[in-house]
Amino acid sequence: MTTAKTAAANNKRVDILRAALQLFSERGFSGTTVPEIAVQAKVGAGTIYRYFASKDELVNVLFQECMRDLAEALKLDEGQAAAAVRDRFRYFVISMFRFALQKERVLAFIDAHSGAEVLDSESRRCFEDFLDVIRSVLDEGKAKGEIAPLPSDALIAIVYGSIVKLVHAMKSGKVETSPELIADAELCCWNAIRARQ
Amino acid sequence: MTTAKTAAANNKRVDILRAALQLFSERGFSGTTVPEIAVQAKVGAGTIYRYFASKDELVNVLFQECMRDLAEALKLDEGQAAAAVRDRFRYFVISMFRFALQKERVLAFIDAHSGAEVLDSESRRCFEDFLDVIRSVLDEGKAKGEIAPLPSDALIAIVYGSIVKLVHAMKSGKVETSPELIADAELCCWNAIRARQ
Amino acid sequence: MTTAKTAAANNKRVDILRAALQLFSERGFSGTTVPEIAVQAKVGAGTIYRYFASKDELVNVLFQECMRDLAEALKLDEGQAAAAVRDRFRYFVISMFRFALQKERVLAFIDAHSGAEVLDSESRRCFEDFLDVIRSVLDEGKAKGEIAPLPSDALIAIVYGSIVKLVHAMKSGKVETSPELIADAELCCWNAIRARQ
Amino acid sequence: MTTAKTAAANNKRVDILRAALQLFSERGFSGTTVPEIAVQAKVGAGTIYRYFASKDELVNVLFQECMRDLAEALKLDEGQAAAAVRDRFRYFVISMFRFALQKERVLAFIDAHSGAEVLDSESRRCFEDFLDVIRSVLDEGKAKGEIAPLPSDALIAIVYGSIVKLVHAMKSGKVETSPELIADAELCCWNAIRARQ
DNA sequence: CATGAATGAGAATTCATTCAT
DNA sequence: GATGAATGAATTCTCATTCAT
Repeated sequence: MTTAKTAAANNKRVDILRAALQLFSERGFSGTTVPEIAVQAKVGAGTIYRYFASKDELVNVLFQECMRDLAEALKLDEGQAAAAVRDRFRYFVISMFRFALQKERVLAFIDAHSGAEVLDSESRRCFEDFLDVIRSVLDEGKAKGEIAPLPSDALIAIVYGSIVKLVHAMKSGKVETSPELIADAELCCWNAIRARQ
Repeated sequence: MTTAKTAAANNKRVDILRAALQLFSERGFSGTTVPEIAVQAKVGAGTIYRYFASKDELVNVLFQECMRDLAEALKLDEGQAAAAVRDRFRYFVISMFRFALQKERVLAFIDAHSGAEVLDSESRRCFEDFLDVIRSVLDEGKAKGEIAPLPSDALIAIVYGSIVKLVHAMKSGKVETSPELIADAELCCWNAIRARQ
Repeated sequence: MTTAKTAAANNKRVDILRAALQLFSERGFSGTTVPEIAVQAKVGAGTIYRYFASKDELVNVLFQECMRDLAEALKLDEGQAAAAVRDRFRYFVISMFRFALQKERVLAFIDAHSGAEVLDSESRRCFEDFLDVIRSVLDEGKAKGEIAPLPSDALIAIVYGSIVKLVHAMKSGKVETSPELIADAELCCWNAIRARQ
Repeated sequence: MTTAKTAAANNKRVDILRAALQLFSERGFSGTTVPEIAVQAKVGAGTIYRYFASKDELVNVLFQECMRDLAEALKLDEGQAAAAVRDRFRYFVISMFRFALQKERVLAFIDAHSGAEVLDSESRRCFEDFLDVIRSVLDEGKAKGEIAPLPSDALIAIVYGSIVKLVHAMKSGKVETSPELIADAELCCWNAIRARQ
């Protein structure tokens, strides 16, 4: 009974988060109203406030859950952690694509809100942690001379920017979503940043 | 006299557009209020409505002016139009960087609003025209075997995404803004999409 | 429960309509602000928009409800429908007076807004239907030679104008409101339009 | 020169009053904006404030000028002042019609604004003076037994209401504007209030 | 004098949040 | 717990009035 109840309650929470994710990713935080989220989630407007103290808290919780999911998707197992830079980079990029294509709208939401003023310090930290994961691969690659000696943040911008826009193009149907294209895209990213000669 | 008057009137209009550009690029269209724009532009709130029928019209006029500026910055002269793909690509990317770094916030504004629902069909067309410019270079490069045979929209995503995020990183001070870095970044973009042996 | 809820909801709706009726009849549509209506109705300003999409819709709904009430008050029962023209005219005029004096401000509101630009086609039709009711009595009276052979719209103007201004004088206390005066006034209206010799 | 100037100035003043009369009579005081009056009068918005201290003053000046015109139109010459009640009543009603039909919109404006809150005491007095003129005829008629012994304000309402609505019907084209109809309508008014046997 | 651009107080409307049911 | 009607502060937009030209 308690379990069922909790499950039911969690369902509402999940419904709300899912609805917020869709609407925030489509219209942005400020462009989305709480009643719209309620309608999309098929709950009463007041119910949202049983799970989240405010619209601001909702977006922060959502952002952090999204970042947690993303971090999970990028987590290396023991073997991978010891792999070559090229392999770890490939794993990272491919994982990003898989994650973004599987989890509808998550990357679009993250990207559109990662610089938003509503984000609290915890949310910002989550995003920075994510960047740090990329940075660590790139830094090692630079140290080993496999990656071009540009500032890490520039390399991140190139790779992350490419992935975000590519996923957007795939989602919107402008380019097809195929494993081949993902593989090709990953190679593009690698070629962009690999050391020359 | 007429000239002075016109100049004064244009000044207010320009002040409003400049203020809107700054705030929209920082907080987004929905996250910016008309009084905020008025304060930033140092005009009365009502004055904005003497120049623009509504907040929606303001953002569309701004978007179209930004796209016009960008198109102007990317325009090729006679010699360039006949140049090699590699040179035209370089010209395009470098021009984008120069434009984005010189015109404060324009690219951030364009990127953040290019998919927004407030945009009218004319604004959308302006953005598509811009993409077409890139597409034409890439298509020629693909035809000549100099650029990887991926879908043009995928190539656009990679190049455009890299530039947008790089400019953002430069603007925010995360990476330094130097001609060398721009040249390096351009090479990254080219390496990303060039045909592989 | 549902009944209670509905009743409560209807109460707010009725409160708003009543407040709007009073203020519109006193100050006119344009001379009345929505917050004023809210204060008068003892509801929050936003509540009005839960029941009516806009101030325009509010005035149209109110107008149509008033016209419906008036039409109801003028409805003839079977016996009356077959009565002599003189009797039906008397019934019509007396009913108008009773209605106007009982339903505070309804006639003043209708009269002041029947030509207003805010009225939609449905509202205009309601008013025309009302005039048609009068017209039908007058036309029959003219056909039978009991009423002066003037254009029906002229006769309507005389009778309707007299009633409207008389009711206004009664409401404002300039003339007493007594059954005798109403009977006298009805006779005046009849004498105004009856066929001469 | 001074004369010409004054004439020109008066022209603007007259243009403004004429424009205000038209718009106020069509849309009401609150439903008309000062810029609209300026456009209609073909003057700058600021010019209105050279002739009238405020929108309120404008409507009061206009109302008083209209009442003055109306009083002028109803003024009796020596012979008429001594005429029989029936003749004076006829003169009054016919004069009202002639005035209203000649001076576009004046009666509609007066009627729609005679109870308005914007009117100052002077304007109200003008309107009361006008009613007093009618009242004096009616009172004499009642004293002589030629007019029904109803309260004067009731008789005024009947006659004034009929005239206002008839003029409106004529202006809107619902009934033709002919001397015969005016004569008939005058007879209706008289029959409405004459003493019964 | 005449103008109309500029203004900000105020109007219509929206929406995050509360709370009685 | 869940709801959605109710709210009023905040938002978009209007307009009477001013004032530099």
